[in-house]
Amino acid sequence: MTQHNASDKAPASNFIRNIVEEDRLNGKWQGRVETRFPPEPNGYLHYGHAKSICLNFGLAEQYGGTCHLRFDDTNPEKEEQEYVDAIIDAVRWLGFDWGEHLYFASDYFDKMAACAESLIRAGKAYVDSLSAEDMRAWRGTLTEPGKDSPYRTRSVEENLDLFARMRAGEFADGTHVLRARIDMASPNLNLRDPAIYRIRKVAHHRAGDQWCVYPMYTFAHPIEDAIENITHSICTLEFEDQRPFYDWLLDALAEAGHFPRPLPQQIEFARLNLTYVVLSKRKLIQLVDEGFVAGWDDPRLPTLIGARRRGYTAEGFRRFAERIGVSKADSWIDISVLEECMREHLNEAAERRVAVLDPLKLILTNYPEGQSELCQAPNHPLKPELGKRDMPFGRELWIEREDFMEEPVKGYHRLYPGNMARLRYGFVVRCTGCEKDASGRVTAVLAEYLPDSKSGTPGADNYKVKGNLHWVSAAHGHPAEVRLYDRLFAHPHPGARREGDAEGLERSFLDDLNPDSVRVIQAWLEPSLKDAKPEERFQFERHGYFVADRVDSREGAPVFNRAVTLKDTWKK
RNA sequence: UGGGGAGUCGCCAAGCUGGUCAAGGCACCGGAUUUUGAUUCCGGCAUUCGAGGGUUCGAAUCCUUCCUCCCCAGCCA
Repeated sequence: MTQHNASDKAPASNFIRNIVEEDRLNGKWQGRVETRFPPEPNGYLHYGHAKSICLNFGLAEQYGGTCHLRFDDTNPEKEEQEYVDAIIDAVRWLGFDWGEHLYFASDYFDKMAACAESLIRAGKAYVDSLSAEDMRAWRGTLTEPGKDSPYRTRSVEENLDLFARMRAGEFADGTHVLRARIDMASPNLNLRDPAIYRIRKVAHHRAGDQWCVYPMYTFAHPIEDAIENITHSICTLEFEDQRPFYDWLLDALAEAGHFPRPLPQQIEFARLNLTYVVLSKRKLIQLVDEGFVAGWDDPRLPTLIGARRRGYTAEGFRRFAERIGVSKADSWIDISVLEECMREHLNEAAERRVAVLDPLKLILTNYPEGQSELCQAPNHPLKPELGKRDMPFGRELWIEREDFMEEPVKGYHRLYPGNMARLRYGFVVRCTGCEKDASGRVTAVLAEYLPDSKSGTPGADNYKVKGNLHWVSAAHGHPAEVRLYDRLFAHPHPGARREGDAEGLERSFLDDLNPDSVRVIQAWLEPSLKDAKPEERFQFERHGYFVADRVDSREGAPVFNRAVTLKDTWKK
């Protein structure tokens, strides 16, 4: 165990781990731990899913169990193969493996229908012929009980016949629905005879035209868990009210001999809330469809595919999940926690390189024209075994515009007339002045280099300087496009009411879009960066972590995306 | 106003079968190292656990009243 790697530490306790450990202690399920990540293939995975994925796969990993990747594809109107593929890629990218446990709810449709019939036979389900509108009216309200549907007393035979004909396609969409028969007066609305099968004459992305009826999530999910022998079925808090039905259903089915006990157990945790982003499917779709971002993989979007393109790492997400913990309290995690996790991992994983993002010419007036030499720079200060690379040095260099001030502010120790600073891995230079254009803008900085100060030579330490600047040789640098990404929203709670807002004022999350969420610039890269491969990540020294874009980079012409900046405690 | 959840340091979050129990992480503030104003290192950081009352020798942990926030009335998941 090292102190530097959060992922190496013993996992902290949380209420779910406690439940699992107690179950193992008591020998429930013979100590087996089997979880599942059950996305609906109707959209792209986002940061919130990462928490759930890490939780479910992490639990299985920790306790020697397995975690299934299961597609909850019970609504053919919204689901597509495209999403299935994208989700598989995303979970795999996060570093998890489900072995042969890739499942689809749609593969269980026969079994589900059999369960439904069994419920009908037991008098625990009936076909209702109320319209959707009437059903709503008869359901009652939060404070008033509902009323029994006039169809609630149909005989088992009639129900069986009707359900068979629903399956056979004899009825139009919406004309009948199969409901569980529980209690129309229950204070828990989910127990007021919930619908479990509806007629939808729509082709399914996997099952094709085989079915005219499709099971509802509430009915399908417990059965999926039971079929797969899931032990701990972990979901988010909004399903808490559903748990009594989950248990009712599985108990009824176990009674009828469909499943052995002990049955799977549903456990709910608080979903992830993150500042400065939106995670609702509806809002993400709007951002994409209305062109506020360039697509589902836009690096500014909180999708996993976007994070990947941005240069975030799977390890960073895993550290994040461990760091924020799991509980049932609604909480808001500041986006900076995620960013810090990425920094931490990237600091360990990324090799260092040099890039000048806002170039200003530096001319070393005493360095011979046409001459050049090589300087050596370590690829990773924490990992000497990664070796060094050469960087050509010359009379004219690119430095950052902010590394020169004609009239320095207090505490500034970079370049200003009369001051000395080190060109990192190169020489110490003394600033002698600058050149300006007619408007007064600085066009070049002038300096003299100290020939005996070269890094790595015996004289290098003779000069004590505080400033340490990065640079790229003007004669050798490689020009490239670099995208500087920032937060998509400028407000921690996009669209939320602000203090002082007028009574009826409605805000939209779109109003809080950060106008500077991306800046595309032309930068000068050190020569070795020219050959960067797509998805290769680097720290551009003194700037942050960057990745060669996996979509737009070309052989010999990488395009870089900024994942996250370095911390900057220098306050101007 | 029915039901189900939740309230512990700026942000997360252990602890909740009562007795070094106010862990840990992040942030923050010092200080040390440093050819990234980065990293790393060392130190500091809740007499208090939403509020009040009670039980007890002793309560964040038990009882009680109250307050605040979240979820539920899809033939969505």
